[in-house]
Amino acid sequence: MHTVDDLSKVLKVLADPTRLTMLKQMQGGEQCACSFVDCFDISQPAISRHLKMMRQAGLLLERRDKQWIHYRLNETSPFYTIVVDLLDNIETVDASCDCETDCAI
Amino acid sequence: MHTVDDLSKVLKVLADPTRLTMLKQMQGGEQCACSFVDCFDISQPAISRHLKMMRQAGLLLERRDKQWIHYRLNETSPFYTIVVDLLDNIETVDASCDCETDCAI
DNA sequence: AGGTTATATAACGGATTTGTTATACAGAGA
DNA sequence: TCTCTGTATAACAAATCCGTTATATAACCT
Repeated sequence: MHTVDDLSKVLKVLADPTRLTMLKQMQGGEQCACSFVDCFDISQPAISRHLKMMRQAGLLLERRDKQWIHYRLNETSPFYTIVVDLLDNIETVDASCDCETDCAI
Repeated sequence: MHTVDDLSKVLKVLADPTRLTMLKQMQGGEQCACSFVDCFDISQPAISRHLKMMRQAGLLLERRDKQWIHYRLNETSPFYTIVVDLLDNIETVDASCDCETDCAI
């Protein structure tokens, strides 16, 4: 159970098509930051800031491997089930964004 | 099933503490606009615009009775279940906002 | 008709969002 | 060490959000 303020803050983070798409992709498993950069038509700093926002909201966990950083859904977030339930309402995202680096994903 | 764009637009409407609280109150039944005016510490025009935003998103239906307008959740909205599921995650809102008019609610 | 009440709209201001470009930092490898 | 790649931060601009006050509209009631 959450407060109105807490929930609205999380919803603000979720209320963006780029971030929703990122989350949907992470629902399919860990994603390298570089794959988002390849996937979306926005700059790398913009991607980085979207990720930071979701991380700060506690929705993501990161794992560094060499120079690559892999992000995944934080299953221990108090909002995890809410996020997943929302993502389940989204039609499958076109995953035509193959990462072009050696990030091992 | 929804598109990322459609869902993010609705989430943007939901991602506000005032609107979330209004929706939570409407979950308990139809609410007169005047009760929101009495309940929140913001101006009547601000209330009116919050209601318009939710109406335009298809989340609300209205019923006019004399000079009062009563709002309720639109159960036929494609996002109705999503909204209700989210509201169910909110701790009960303090309903200390009795309407001081004769709006018959 | 004229006044009162409930609601909506218009115009504006400050804060926030979301993108950009430029730059800094971190790790890998010759 | 120098360079390259991946990621983060800083500074800025355009757009949007959310409040305000002033005003318009709609319905009710003498």
